[in-house]
Amino acid sequence: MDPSDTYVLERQIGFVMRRAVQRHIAIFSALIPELTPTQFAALAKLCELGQASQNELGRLTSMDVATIKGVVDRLRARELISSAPLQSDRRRLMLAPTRKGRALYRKYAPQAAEVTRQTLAPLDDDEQRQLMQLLERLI
Amino acid sequence: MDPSDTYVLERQIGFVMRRAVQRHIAIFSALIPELTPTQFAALAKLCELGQASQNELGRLTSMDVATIKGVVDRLRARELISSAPLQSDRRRLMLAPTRKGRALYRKYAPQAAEVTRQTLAPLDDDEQRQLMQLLERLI
DNA sequence: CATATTTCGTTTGTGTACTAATAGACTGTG
DNA sequence: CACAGTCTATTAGTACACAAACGAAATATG
Repeated sequence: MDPSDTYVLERQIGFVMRRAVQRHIAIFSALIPELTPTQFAALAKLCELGQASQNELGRLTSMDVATIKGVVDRLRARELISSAPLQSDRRRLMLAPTRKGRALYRKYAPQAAEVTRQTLAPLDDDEQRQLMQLLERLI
Repeated sequence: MDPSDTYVLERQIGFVMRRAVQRHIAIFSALIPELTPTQFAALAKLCELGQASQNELGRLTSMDVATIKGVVDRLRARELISSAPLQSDRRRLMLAPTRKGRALYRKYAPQAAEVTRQTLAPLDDDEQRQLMQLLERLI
């Protein structure tokens, strides 16, 4: 049997999601050129929490330990977050946003919401809600 | 105003899609450990076409020129595809699947369709169609 | 108390993914 | 024909993303 009877690339959920993510990232970097989506996610979550350990921040933003380390390194290099080992548990690296980091978060939070609006713009309100709910059930 | 009134990470389409893609990739690599989703997409499209230039293959699989080069290099290193400059247009690098590449495609095409099924398993048939159609309209 | 297990962070290696710059080859128009 | 613009592929650089393995520190259990 011809394999393309069972498999058509364009009909695979992975392919469609990859393309949708590509478009989303393009919109994001047009509206928020200073940060990547991942960096913004980490900064935003840290601002929301006030402080967190690196591991904790990784879990809450769905980033691998190796990934969150790289993201944290880059945010720290730009002085958007600070880090210090915790006295009560010397394994943990406690992170907190700097004044500069909080300012950047406040500056871009509305833009980040706008990224979602523009990404979902081809859909009406009902369809947007449907899409979000269906995607959440995939996780 | 508190930025978290306008922005909640978990409600952003980018965050939700990133997590859905993570789950999808986990399912893919469990069912098809020999190839990445990107590599399989390139190999599948090339098998479907019979042959194509590197650029063409990149466009049809939605991969950047730099990305498709890396993917092609790795597939060629494993002798799943072959490449040769085209006489009639020496800029172009014509690609074709090898016998080994076609065999691997035939072997995994049903598995690749199964990846989509498992990824979409939390949804019923109607919801699966809805999700695919909504995502396609985002592109 | 001692040791087995778990947790946290780091490092290494591989694989997307994009930008920007470059060089070579082709094409269209003056 | 000349040459400006376009197309193709490559390279270098940055940034996720995950697996695997490691050491140090904390915790649990006997």
